[in-house]
Amino acid sequence: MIGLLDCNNFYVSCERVFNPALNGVPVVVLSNNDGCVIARSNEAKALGIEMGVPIFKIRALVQQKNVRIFSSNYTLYGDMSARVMSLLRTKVPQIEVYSIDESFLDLNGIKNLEIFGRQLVAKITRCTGIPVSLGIATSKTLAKVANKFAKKYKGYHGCCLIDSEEKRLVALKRTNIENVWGIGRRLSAKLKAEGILNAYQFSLLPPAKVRQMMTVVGARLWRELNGEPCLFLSDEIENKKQICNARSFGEMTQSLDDLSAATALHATRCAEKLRQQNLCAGAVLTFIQTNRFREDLPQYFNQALVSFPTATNDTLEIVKAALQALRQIFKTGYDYKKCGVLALSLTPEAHLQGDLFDAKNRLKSAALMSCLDKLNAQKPSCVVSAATCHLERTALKSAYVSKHFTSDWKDIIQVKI
DNA sequence: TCTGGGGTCCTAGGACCC
DNA sequence: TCTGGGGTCCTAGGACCC
Repeated sequence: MIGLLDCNNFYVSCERVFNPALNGVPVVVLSNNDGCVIARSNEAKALGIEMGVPIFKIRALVQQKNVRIFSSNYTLYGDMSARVMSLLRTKVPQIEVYSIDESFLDLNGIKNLEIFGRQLVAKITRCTGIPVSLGIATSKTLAKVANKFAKKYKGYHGCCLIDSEEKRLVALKRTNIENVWGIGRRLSAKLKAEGILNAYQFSLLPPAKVRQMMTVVGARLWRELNGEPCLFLSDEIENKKQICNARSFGEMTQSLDDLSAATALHATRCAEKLRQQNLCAGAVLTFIQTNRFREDLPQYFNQALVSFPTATNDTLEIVKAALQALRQIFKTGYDYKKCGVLALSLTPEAHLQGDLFDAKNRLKSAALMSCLDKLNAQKPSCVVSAATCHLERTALKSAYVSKHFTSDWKDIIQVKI
């Protein structure tokens, strides 16, 4: 059997752990730049606040109902996530960390799953302060279905088990097609047009029809919903295929200097991520774009790719290439809102293919980068490429951020006796 | 005035190989 | 009058996820 454990309203729950005054009141967490709502407490959901809604559209409601607002604090959420996951590892034979707030669990060989599941849920909540829900079934997709019921109905005490044909059919009948994992906006519209409104109706479609409408992905989903596992657990951390760093700007800008500074910073972050994961990039891509919501302004999007003769994770090389790509696509006269850098054609450091005519001293570069990383680990961004200065205008908005309760000595809560 | 960021997988079509 | 077959690799674009 496969379990899916996820954290309820995860980002909001993280904020609540260190600020109990937030319990029982509506709370939302905003995306980068304080743009959209990306997490909501149950009280906020009850007020009708939708996922992804821009905060400016619900200002009146926020005022009127005294909704508490937070900028996202990924340092805190990442740390809380690690606590949940490490606790899980001590309780089940194998887990696959699927996202910051959920993991698939291998529950094979565990007896009395319902009791085990409830105890696991209670344990995690008690030890981390984060409420969680667990769905258990024979396939990942059915475990996802079960998880929704675990969340929805109090009677399950956080754990819902689909372990019989009868339960499977009831669950599918009560699951709207758009809530099935793997069926997004487009596919649910397509299916609804064919009269398929819930997961049960979908599971009765002829396989050939599903294959034709939704390719092999849909065919796999269909088998999973019918109880046949097709997606398996993998505990290996697979090497990334691309690494991206991108942000919208606090304010729009027309200046190449602003874009260069922001691009250099994104390139720096990409290089740091590459080194953390022992990867090298064969190419970098820089993209720039105007504000797509401002239809009154001229729009422009472009991207350019620069390839390296020898794959690299050297910050200076990557910054240089990203800026070179930027100069290829930059046009004057546009109000830019966002830019980003992608590291592509990634290969493990250990399997590097050298270039016969490579002029760069790779050993020296590696030593320099290792030194840079050590210094920056002590004090973030204390040594950076000079290209990253001049960042004021493109800086992120983050007006409601909580403290780094778990990762900064000065923010640790003091208990007074 | 104000609208996120970081990923994956699959397919179709073109270029190229022998 | 007539113009192969079988394959790989790459990329752009679309769909999805959290």
